[in-house]
Amino acid sequence: METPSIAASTTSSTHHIVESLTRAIVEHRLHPGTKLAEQKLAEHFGVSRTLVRQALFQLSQNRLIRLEPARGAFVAAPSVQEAKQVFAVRRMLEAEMTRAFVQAVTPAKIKALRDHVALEKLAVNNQDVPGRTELLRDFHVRMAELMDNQVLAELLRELISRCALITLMYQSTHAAEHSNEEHAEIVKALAAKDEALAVRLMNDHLMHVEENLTFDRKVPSNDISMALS
Amino acid sequence: METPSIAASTTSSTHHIVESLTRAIVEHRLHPGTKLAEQKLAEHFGVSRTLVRQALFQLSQNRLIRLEPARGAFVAAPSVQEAKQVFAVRRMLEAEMTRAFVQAVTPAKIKALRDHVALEKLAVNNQDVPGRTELLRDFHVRMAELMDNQVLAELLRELISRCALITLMYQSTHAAEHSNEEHAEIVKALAAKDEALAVRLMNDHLMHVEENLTFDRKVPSNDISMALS
DNA sequence: TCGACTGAAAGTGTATACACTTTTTGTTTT
DNA sequence: AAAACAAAAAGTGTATACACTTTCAGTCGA
Repeated sequence: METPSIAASTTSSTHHIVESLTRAIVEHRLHPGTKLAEQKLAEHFGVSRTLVRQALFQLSQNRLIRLEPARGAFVAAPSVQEAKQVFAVRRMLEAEMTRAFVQAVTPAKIKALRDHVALEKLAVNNQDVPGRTELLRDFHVRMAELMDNQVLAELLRELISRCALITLMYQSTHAAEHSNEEHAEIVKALAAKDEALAVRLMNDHLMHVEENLTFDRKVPSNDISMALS
Repeated sequence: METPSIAASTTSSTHHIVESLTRAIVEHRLHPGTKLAEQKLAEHFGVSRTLVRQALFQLSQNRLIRLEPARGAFVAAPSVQEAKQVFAVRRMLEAEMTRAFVQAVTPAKIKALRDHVALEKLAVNNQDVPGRTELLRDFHVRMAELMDNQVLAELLRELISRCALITLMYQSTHAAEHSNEEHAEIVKALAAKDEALAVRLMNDHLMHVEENLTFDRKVPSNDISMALS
């Protein structure tokens, strides 16, 4: 859930606001379209509008909110089209990433992935919804990190978060189990250095996740304080 | 040179500052490491520090500057390692993009690319350095746009700008000509629907651009007003 | 002479003030 | 009763004020 480690230096107050709002949005305590008034947020967090504005601007860069000139900030509602585009990009990126991974595979890397998949399984079995969401995402980020490409890792994290709003959090327990199993199979193919298979599995996996998209729109609640608890 | 059209809503004053600083940085009128003091910038642009701070934050998200807590903003000096990672990502992304392009190629798309390459050639021949830089970058962005994937287009634009600092602007006339020729060859392969060739050419092209990186560090000038003219 | 201190200057971080825009509400008019 | 208008309330956009941190120059002491 946290912002990328390389995030531009922001004071910790601002960072806290960003985190808090991010969680609330991704966990659907704040619904798409909800207005985020600066003064109300400022009072809730006990800071001035200045810091709230910084946080809102940052969130708008992450596409979690929309900023409309002179009208304010609203929780974003990514379009179906955008989500499909994001998945198209992910398939491109991760297919090649998988190829490159096979080329440079080592036992240590495989172990790292296996360990990660085991953690996923634990979270899935325990019905730990936020935990599994994060872990399922991080499988992909982890692969990038293992290839020593921080830029790629960050990019993936950004892309995945970008449609978290309409994908991961709506994910059913069944779908989560399925993802976990597919991750395990991908690791198996990587370990076997079977490039073609690994790429195909990764591609299928992303297709499955995309198919599971649910494009429901819930009725917005506009009690910010309640949502932020 | 302009920021992505989908950029989060920012007032036009802020936008102007971002543009102006971006140009100055990418065109090397402001060198890596140069301090960007808020008050000085505010006076230069005739606005308050508030707007300057917004602009600086935005530039930091674009990786054109570094924000150090309580110390201020400095023109970024991307590391060689980072540049290499960016190129690795571009190769992944653009290899797959090229494949997908061949799958969905149409005469209209080919014509659009051909026209673009012709514009490039014109700019290169005319020694129009800023123009050719922009056009050479936009060839890649254009391909993404032609596939109706705005997310991909934006991402590419971001990636390319991200290392513009150490690549395109240092590009020699010779290198620019070379890039232009390679673009033309890629289009030829796309038109012939020769997937393997197109992908190979795109890959080689990106390798060549990367090889041309010059990692010089110039001595910083810290006269901001002069640099912004 | 060089290093450690000290105070001033410059600079960043946050809060607040105020102008201008949008939204809401209440009233008037048809 | 519904539409149109007007004034007030709420909200955003920008400037300014002030506290705190960093930087730098100058001084003192070894």
